[in-house]
Amino acid sequence: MFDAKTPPLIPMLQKLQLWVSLNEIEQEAVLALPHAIKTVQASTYIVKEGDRATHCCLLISGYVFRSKILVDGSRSILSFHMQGDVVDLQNALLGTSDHNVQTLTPATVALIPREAIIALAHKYPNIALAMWHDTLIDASIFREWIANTGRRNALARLAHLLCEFALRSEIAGIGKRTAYELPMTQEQLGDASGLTGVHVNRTLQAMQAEGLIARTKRTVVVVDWTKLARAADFNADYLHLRTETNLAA
Amino acid sequence: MFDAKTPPLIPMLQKLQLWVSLNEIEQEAVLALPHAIKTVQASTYIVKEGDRATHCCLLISGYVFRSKILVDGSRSILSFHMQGDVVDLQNALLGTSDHNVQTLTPATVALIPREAIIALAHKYPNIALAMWHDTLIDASIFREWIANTGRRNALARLAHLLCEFALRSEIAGIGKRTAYELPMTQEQLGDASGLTGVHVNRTLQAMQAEGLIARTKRTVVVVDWTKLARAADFNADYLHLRTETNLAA
DNA sequence: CGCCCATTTGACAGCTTTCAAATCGCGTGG
DNA sequence: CCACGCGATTTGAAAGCTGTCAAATGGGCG
Repeated sequence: MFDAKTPPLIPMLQKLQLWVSLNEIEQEAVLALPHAIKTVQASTYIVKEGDRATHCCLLISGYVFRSKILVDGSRSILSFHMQGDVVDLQNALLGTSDHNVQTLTPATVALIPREAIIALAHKYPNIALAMWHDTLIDASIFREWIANTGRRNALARLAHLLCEFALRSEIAGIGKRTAYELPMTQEQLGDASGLTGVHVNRTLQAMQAEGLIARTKRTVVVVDWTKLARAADFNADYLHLRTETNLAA
Repeated sequence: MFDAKTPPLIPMLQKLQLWVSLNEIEQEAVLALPHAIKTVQASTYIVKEGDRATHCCLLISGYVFRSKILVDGSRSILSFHMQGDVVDLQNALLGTSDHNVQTLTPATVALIPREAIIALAHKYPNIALAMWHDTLIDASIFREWIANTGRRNALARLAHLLCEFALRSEIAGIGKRTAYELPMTQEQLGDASGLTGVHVNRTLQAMQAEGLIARTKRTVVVVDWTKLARAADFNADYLHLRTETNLAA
């Protein structure tokens, strides 16, 4: 649809059009957003808690996560992101970042100045709505995570995390829900589920013993999706996927 | 500024103007939103998970909370809301509600049709930004809650909840940070912090014994704010209050 | 081949949960 | 004005899930 050297912001445009259809002028406006492409290695910070918000970050390839560090030094992982996700779109409006954004793997990102996002939203209501929509789904996932860590046991928590990552990987086009890459360490899985790395290890083994999943390195194979989803109390509604996608558990 | 019988949506307007200043036309547009005032008793559902999203809810008086019920029957409380909060603004864009909204106390709400919100956002970019901003802060609070239940012990979790409620009550003008009404039961506090009601009870007593708080019925007196905030690892930044408010812990 | 980080494993401690039962608070009815 | 009833708060004792602390094993990379 767009010529030449495939503009880097295409993934962002695709993402936004999942929620709101944009006309040609709007599409071009999105692609014309000023941005800086950056390639960074694993474990590097893209944004730090307390930073003045200056830009949003479109993840072009690789994985990143958002986190908070507590006074006792423990870490809480708030979300994982993959190819095509617009991370920290909130930075466009909130003045200060309330959490870190860090790469999980080597990654390529496009950094978009906050002012450009605001100006775009101002000029094109449809685009504003689409971006707003995107952040609302973000929030929905946060809500599910609150319930996940607050009220589920270790096995269900991890199973839920695996189900979510499975579906999102499939949608992002980097895996199937029954076989995908899980790029984080067990300690990071623990930080994301309110568990310790040690217990994540034992629980993953239990899931394997129960025939829910199989693992090789950082690849997960879901042996029985229905069983896994049931163990996780997983219901994909909170991801607010379009109904056509039909990804119900 | 506006004449006569004080329009019911004034609290919403004030809320939005915390984030973005609106001109007179925009202000009037907000106040002119169609809405239905409803008074409901305690414990009644305003929105149920799975409901088709039809309206947003401005809380005029009373307290409400958002929750999810898991398959095993346990409940997770996702947020508490008080006077002036616009609850479930997300319903304007997301098609289906992914959680319940329920009153904690008798309450008066103004229900605003989703289409009206969208139309307003379409017509007035500034208002759209303000509403977007509001939901972003919502999301920021969710993130803090993930860290809270995921990585803090019982005492810190509750202390954190108390600090947040204290500040928000103060801002809403219904209490002081050192003395305010905490309208929920201990079981509900547990559902909001990933604990059981029984343990909430013991922990609250411990906080009292340590001279952090004092309680009479549902009223909390913060004996030593600094100590409480420290015990909670509380940093108000995530509430994204305007700096003038100067509410740092 | 050696180093370093991630994964495993074991034993034990500990924070929270469970399950009851006892109290308390308070609005209702006699 | 006092008794009754029901939900919320307290309290106890015991079980259990998850955390802690080390140490061993494994795998990838220079």
